[in-house]
Amino acid sequence: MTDRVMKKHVRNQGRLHCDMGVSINRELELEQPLEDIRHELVLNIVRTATQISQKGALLFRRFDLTEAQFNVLFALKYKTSAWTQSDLSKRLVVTRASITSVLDKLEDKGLVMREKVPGNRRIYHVALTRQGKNLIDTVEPVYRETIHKALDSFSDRQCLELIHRLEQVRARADEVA
Amino acid sequence: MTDRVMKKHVRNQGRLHCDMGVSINRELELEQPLEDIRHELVLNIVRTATQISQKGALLFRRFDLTEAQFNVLFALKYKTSAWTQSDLSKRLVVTRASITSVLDKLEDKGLVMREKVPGNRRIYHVALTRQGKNLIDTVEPVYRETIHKALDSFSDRQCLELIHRLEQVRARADEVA
DNA sequence: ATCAAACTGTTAGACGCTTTACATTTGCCT
DNA sequence: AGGCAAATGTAAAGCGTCTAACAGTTTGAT
Repeated sequence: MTDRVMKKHVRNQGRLHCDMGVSINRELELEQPLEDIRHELVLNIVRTATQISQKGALLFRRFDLTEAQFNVLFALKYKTSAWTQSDLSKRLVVTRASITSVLDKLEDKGLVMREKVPGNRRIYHVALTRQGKNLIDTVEPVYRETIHKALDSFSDRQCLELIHRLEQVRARADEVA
Repeated sequence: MTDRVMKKHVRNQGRLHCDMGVSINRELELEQPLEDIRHELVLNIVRTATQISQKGALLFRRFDLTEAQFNVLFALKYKTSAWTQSDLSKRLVVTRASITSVLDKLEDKGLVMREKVPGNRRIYHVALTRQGKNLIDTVEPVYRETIHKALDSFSDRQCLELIHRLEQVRARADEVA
């Protein structure tokens, strides 16, 4: 740690001015090193996903949910068979440990339940509670409507093409490993 | 907290078996609620970005870097003017608080330095150290080569089209707010 | 010249994610 | 039947991100 960090703020408890957080006030030169269009594509994909996630987070917060919590509720709503935590982790492409922590929070809120499974003492079946079902039924239409508004300039065909391209990207990226 | 959580593991210190982490052993039904192609597109974008990030993290870890740390070094390498932490936060589209924590770690590793600015006691100019410059110069070619290998089935024109589409998505998503 | 608003960087707390390591349970294979 | 590997869920530590709140500095309007 440098001494810079040691500087402490102890006075000025009153807060009379406004802190608007990050804002754009000055243009940065977005100079590119060389015309590396593939690097640019990668940046664009990540940037778009980030923006989508942040917009989603704002929406979900209106219902006191995080994005991860919404994803779990949404997945549970449309499952047709009994799912374990491990199943959930594969479906959402996160580790089992992540599922444990998200489920802990959802269980505390009374939105999901872990049910012991008679034949197997290792696993739990995860399911929505009545309250969880009600909540996701409330959030889902808002979520879908927002997505449609955001993407209404895209035709179904354009969406499909874009999806196809992204699948190609994933497939190739997988091979490189 | 439920009693489930209270269960403690205290014995069996020996670890003779292998824990390979999450693996795919059983197919999950990926049933979709209705044919919501736009929702599918959103999932695809986020999923692709996640995969890219995880692949990148693997690569960067070979150089003892996280993705966020790489992003900072990479941005600093190609800046043409002096950048403050705030500039960096805008460039990387994260909050100033995030930049503070990443820079703390990079500074501890001796890869970047914060320089006081004579005319303005509020800001620091952030720059690569000699060591930081050397490191990013080592990592960058590997990074670029990986991206090119992963995307070599895309023509420049296809990349451009895809970028354009993604920019459209971001623009529209911004409007919805 | 003053003063309020804006800007910059930091801190604290929360969250999600990962990795690593573990206890327990199950299942397969000889 | 026994034993070893795999599978499941949990815990802890580390990282990056966010929001909120703050101290200090600068700026701009009056």
